[in-house]
Amino acid sequence: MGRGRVELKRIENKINRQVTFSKRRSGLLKKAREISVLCDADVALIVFSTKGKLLDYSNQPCTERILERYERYSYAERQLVGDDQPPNENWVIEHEKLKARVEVLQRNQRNFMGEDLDSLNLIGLQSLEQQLDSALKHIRSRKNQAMNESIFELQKKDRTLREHNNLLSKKIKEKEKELTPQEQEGLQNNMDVSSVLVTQPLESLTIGGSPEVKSNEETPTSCRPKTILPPLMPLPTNE
Amino acid sequence: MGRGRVELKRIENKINRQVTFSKRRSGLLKKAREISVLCDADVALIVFSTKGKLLDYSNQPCTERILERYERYSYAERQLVGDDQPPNENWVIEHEKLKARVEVLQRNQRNFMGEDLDSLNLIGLQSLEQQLDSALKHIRSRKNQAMNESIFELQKKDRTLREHNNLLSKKIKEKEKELTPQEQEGLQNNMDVSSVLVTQPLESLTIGGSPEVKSNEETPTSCRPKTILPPLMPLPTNE
DNA sequence: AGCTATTAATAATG
DNA sequence: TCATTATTAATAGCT
Repeated sequence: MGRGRVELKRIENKINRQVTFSKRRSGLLKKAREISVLCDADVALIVFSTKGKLLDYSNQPCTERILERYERYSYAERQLVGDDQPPNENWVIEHEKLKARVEVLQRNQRNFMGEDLDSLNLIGLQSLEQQLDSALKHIRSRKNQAMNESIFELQKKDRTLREHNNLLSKKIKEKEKELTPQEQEGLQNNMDVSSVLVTQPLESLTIGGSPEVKSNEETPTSCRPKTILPPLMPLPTNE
Repeated sequence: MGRGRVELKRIENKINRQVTFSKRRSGLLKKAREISVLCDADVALIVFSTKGKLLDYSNQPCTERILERYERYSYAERQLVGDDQPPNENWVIEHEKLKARVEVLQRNQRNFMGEDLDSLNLIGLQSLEQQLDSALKHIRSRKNQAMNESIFELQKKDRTLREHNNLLSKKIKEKEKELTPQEQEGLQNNMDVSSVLVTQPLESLTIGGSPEVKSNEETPTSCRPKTILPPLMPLPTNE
């Protein structure tokens, strides 16, 4: 996929080799990222250039976590090699693999919550910072979208209610003409009440007029996580 | 490179995801092989699918040596895991519990990375935002601390080198007085070179001078605390 | 699995 | 190193 085909053999020209290495390395990295995102897979990639320079990538905060999981995995596999195990022995191995995975996920989660940061070095910290920063952008964007949707829905509901209200008012006025003065007084009171109930929510629906929404968006949190929900619990989901 | 563009987002359809994973995995593997052959590089690639299946590739013993090192590291831990077998009728149940746990942790992790946000309602989004915001503060604070430590160390080293440099300069000047003009020229050149070598690192030490660490291309990631240079350093190669 | 219409990667070049 | 472009390679959507 360039001008002319390329043979699968070491590029002898040193400059060319270096250039190709650089290009293909970034290509490989991109592919690794893509498969990890698209297919929800954990990937670790380690590349040493001829000169010994190192590039590594992992979708996890920490490449070594994946390596560790790899170690556990291959250890478990090795148990199988040699004597063929009865089916239920596989369960033990599968169980070990799962446990390794849980541990990795747990430590990641702690890091994602800003805990246990001493286990990361500078590079790890920077990588984590970038991931969270980008995540936060997505989340805020999604949150704003959700809020706008909800506001729109409420406004629609409000409009419907007001129309209904108007309809009822008209009917009442029509009735008024047929009533005695005593009866009119009683009905007038009822109308006042219903009118208040329906119109009151309207004021808080104006976009940008509500101080609550605005303050939530612009002032994220104080230093303490003032959590609405218990931090370690699964986040609330849509049904 | 297929019919229609594809966006970088987890493929929700399970079957599609599996198929894409399989295809891209082999593609990635091929690319890894190619760069290792064409550019004479050492490559290790580890891929876990969502289901926990493992694919790994490595072209050189050098890389495997690194992984072996990790194996030794977690050897003790694994031994402990090996022989604790409680009343083992509960295995199936325990296994299911673990699987459920993995699923929860995985979904959390995706959310922490800003993915799969449609599964959260407004309250969940707000809670997540607050958690990440607070986590990011901790991480940045820790990162800055780590950076300052590293800068301090480098400055100290720099100071030592400069002192040494001065000492050498003095010695050279003393020698100069005893030398003929021809010999002086040669020494003057040497001094220039050493001076450059020692002062150059200083420029990159200025605090706050570079706004972004732009690319990880040349910088490895690892978990070791307080290590600026990674434990995954290339072993001496045979060249 | 296997097949194409497409997009993506990249070798050569400036 | 960076940008452009002519080609080949990878692969998404089908069957």
